[in-house]
Amino acid sequence: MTPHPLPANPRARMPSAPRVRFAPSPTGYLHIGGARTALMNYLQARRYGGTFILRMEDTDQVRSTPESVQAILDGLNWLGLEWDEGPGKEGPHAPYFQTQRLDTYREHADRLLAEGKAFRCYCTREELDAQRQVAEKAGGAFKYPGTCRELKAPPPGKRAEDAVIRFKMPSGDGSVSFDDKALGKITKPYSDLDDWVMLRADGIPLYNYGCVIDDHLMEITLVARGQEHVNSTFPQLMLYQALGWQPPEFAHLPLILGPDREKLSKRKHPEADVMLHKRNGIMPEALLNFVIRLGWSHGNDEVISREQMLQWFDFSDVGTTSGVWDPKKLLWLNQQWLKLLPEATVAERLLPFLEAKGIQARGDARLEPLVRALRERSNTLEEMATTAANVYFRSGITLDEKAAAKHLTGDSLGLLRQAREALAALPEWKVEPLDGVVKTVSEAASVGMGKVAQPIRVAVTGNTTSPGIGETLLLVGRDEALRRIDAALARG
RNA sequence: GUCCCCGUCGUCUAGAGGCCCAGGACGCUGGCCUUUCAAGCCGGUAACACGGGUUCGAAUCCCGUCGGGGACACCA
Repeated sequence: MTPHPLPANPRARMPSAPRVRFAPSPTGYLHIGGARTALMNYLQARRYGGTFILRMEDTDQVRSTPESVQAILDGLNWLGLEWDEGPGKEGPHAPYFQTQRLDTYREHADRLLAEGKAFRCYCTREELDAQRQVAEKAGGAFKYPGTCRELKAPPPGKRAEDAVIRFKMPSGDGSVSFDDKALGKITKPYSDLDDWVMLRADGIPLYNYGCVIDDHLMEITLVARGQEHVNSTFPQLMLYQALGWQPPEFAHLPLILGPDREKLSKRKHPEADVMLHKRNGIMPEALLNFVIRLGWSHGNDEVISREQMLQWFDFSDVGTTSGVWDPKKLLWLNQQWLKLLPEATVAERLLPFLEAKGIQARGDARLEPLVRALRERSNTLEEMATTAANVYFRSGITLDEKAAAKHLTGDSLGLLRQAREALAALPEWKVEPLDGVVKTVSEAASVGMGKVAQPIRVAVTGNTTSPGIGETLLLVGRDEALRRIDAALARG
């Protein structure tokens, strides 16, 4: 492991190239809030020619799993948030898994111990829990009482190897403060802080400790994370001070709230799962666009591409108020992107959704025209695939009974029969002549075009909504369309 | 309970003392277009939490109240 460098100021060394990181704990899927944090860090790095580091904070022995590591990697990859250093991209500060950096943590803890800036604590969890309960019952928050603070040697019956290492908070009246890029200046008096645990007896670091050691060693210049971490910034700052290190800058991002106005959590909010949206047919462009507008804006711009984000994003424009997840707006944005992206791209992305419905459409000439017709009336790829499969790719259709009752009875059937004959007689199965049939038949019968178009539509698609008749018939194909009309006719 | 942060339409937001009797977007809604549904276009609905200051003038600054959220672990 690298020996710790002397007190250094990373920013002094690389003033213009930011080094930022996303440091998730692999205890589940990629969280939507994490995705936004990752995005903003990514943008910052890319915009200013910096480096985006991915670090796995896998020190939660019970909840961290390799599957979660993979899930997070998959999520970031799907979103296209490429990291420069991290798992799979070993850089100068490897390894990027905290559980592989234990020697480093021990080393710095020993130094702090030797300098009297940390101490071994022999209190058992049971003792601490009991004290905590007493404190809570009294209506206050628990603060470590300093039991082992001045101990020079292990108490009788205890061993140094079994002790945790606590940070020794300076006593006295001071206070810590920092200038948050998003929130402004925040201050906390020493008296609100206590002697927190840095290292467990088994050498696994706790968040506040591992985070500081790694951020410094990895030469992070700006830490951007969720607002739930503002309070942990204070003990971290104390550590920087004790180690004689220059702290990075901080930016605390507003929280993303669920419909119930509470922080989006994996437990209570299914929409917190990035990949759920993928499965639902939301595209990365839309999800990223949606998520960055929560807590950040650029004038009145709503539909924002990655290139524009890259041009516009800055942490100093990040807001301060938490935002509520709005599924309707996500859907709207997704449709915007469905319409903006090249047809070929959307078609390609539609394939797996069709496949899930048992349809192999790769190479099908109708795919792109279908996308062109359907993206005007679909919010998601899933929705588009459902319509495509049910109406255009499968043979036969399911007639909606209500629609049939309204448009496939009495006079309508006569009109449909006339239309069928005109259609069958057409020399060319193309949009204009196809639409022309609706016109000629309706004129001949002196009825509105709807009287002719709707029966055809219901007969051919099974329900009352679809793209224009000509387009629909073209997409369904001559033989299949005539078959469906015949089936409808036979039914009446 | 303590500490921290926050408080503009239902939601996301613009607004950095006069340009604001507050603008955009989603949603909802009326209309146009129209062979249906969409899309598109035009219009409507709806907000500066409250109370004190400061100022010629406050959504914008200060204080208080209330409200919301977050953090208070040998989780991160």
